[in-house]
Amino acid sequence: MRGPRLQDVAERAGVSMKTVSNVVRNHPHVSAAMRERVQRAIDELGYRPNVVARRLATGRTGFVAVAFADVAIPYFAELAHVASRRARDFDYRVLLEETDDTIEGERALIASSEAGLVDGMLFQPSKMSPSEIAQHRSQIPIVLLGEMPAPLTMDHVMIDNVAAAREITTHLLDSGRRRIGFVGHETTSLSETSRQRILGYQEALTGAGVRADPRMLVATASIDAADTAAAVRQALSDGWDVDAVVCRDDLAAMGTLRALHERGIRVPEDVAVTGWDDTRLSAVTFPSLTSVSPDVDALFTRAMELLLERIAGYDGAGRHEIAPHRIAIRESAPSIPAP
Amino acid sequence: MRGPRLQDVAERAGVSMKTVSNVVRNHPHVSAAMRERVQRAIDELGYRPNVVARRLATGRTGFVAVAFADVAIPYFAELAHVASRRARDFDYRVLLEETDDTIEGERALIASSEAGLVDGMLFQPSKMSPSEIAQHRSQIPIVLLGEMPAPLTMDHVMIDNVAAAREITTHLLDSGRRRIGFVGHETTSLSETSRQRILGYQEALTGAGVRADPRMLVATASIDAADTAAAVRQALSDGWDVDAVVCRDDLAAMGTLRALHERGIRVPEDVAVTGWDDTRLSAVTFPSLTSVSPDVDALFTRAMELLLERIAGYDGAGRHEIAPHRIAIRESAPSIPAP
DNA sequence: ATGAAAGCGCTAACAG
DNA sequence: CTGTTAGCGCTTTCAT
Repeated sequence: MRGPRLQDVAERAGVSMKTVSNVVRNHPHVSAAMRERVQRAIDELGYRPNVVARRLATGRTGFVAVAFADVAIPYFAELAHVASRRARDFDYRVLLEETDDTIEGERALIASSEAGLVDGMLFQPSKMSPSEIAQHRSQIPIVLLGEMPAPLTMDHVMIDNVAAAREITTHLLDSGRRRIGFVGHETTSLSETSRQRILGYQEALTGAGVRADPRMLVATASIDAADTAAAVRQALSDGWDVDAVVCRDDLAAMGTLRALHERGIRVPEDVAVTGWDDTRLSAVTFPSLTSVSPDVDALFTRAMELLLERIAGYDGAGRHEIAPHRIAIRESAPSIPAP
Repeated sequence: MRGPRLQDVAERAGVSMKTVSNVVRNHPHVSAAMRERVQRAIDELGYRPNVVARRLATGRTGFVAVAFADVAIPYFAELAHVASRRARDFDYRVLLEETDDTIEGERALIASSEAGLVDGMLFQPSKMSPSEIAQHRSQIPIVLLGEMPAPLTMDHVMIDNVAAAREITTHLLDSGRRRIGFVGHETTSLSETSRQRILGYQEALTGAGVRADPRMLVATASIDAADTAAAVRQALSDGWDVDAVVCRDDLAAMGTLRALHERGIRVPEDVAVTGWDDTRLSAVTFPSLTSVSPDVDALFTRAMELLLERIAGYDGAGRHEIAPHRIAIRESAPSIPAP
């Protein structure tokens, strides 16, 4: 059952293990003849290098963990997809970790009782406080992703949420909307993500001379389209009167679209709606969603670069970087002024 | 930088490595006093067992690969989520692998030049033929998932697609629909998945005395809601006249909903629509989607059981098993007869 | 350019 | 119940 080992190949080719090892790893200083001879032995035996043994010998795992709440949330699924693909460019592979969006899950992740599984970790926390994260001095380097405030000591990559919220709200203002609502933040204990987005939303309104009214905000019981639909439904019954809605994320936008459809409110004619994350979904809703589009590729790539520097030994202060974003304009909030 | 080793703990506690190892792995035959003493040394040193070394020594990786086309496809994202969670019950962890839905990707996966990374693999192919899969006698046990015909020599778990398609089509017939279309299969080279679903669809129609008309089928350029919307739009322009549509998957259903909405065709009043996979999406579209709901949990669990038997040495013929499914009834195709 | 031997950190016989 | 020792398969000085 067990496959051939380096030793077996060496014997067959009549050389030492070292030479075979050199061939396997494409070491430059091997004569063509030797390489040819060894390669034949490898092929004949169907030899596969044992990664685990290699890891133990080198101390390098070739894996990075990418950790977040739940891969079934569209944004994270897309992040996971990008990460798996792009990591190859760095000669790394990705090990996905889910925290189930609980503080216990996040703590277990950070405290992980196993060593040597990954060389480093990209972690998007949603529950742990920055100070708690900073205290847990983990065995491996970590780069933080997302909107949670990050400890100064750690690297962190995110998009500028306040600016993005300002831009997408301004986009609505530019198209003539004035009664602009915000939907999708938490009913209890506002998340940092929601806080930043509401902040940018408010800045845009104020900047345009529109009064930001707390009654324009609709919180939801959970980050879930169904709950959002219920909350919006209720708000409409309560006389919530808007001509545009900035949603915290694409899922909230889907829920909002749903509630508006049910009432026969037309999007975008009566109410414009915007999403956030520009997930694949946003192109296929009816109408398709104007959405904040983070450059996930750039975000991941930069985070990976920072992580590799840490892995290589960099030990300076935390770098806090901003990844680019744009506003993807679609039907739910077009650029043309409202009729 | 390197953490403490088993040896370090042993010295500190004044015992042998073996004893420490026993404590770490909760070996039953250790006296409470000894355990206590060793545990203190572990805590003081902050010792973490090195998984890689353990793997090399035991030959067991504790990982299974779960491989499919693309984790950003909702069904696969949900499968990945279930797999990550449930694998823990088997003391296993999951390594996700994407094939990018290409035959090259699938071949690279099967031929993987590395050994020792995982103990086995759950693989949902979409391109490789069963005979090619069967020939590639991989180093590790593989259990196949999904609708592709599986080689007799290999284990395979799927839901009964023909039966499910029959049931959901019958559901439409029962609610009084007669002009039932099918949307979402490939324009060129029909996939096995589509083939089975169309087969069940046809069986149900024929069984109800309704003639299955090839013109009722609308193929799409790719498994993508936008392409589906375009195809349905075109079909409607060409006079496609239906009162219900069975879609190949939830994404196709979303695209179909979109095209129908654009035409002002009401769902379900004018046309009922069904999806497939019962992804989280199906609850949040407008209207929400009646959809074939595979029991992903049971599917994964059974596949995992079969895989573990193979890993443990079982070497018999392929087991071909069926996982349960049900029809999740929602607004897009309710049970009440059409008005 | 190639060979010999000493680890990498842990487990598993086998003793005691 | 605990200690000793020989691997697991590969990399890596250090010679040659």
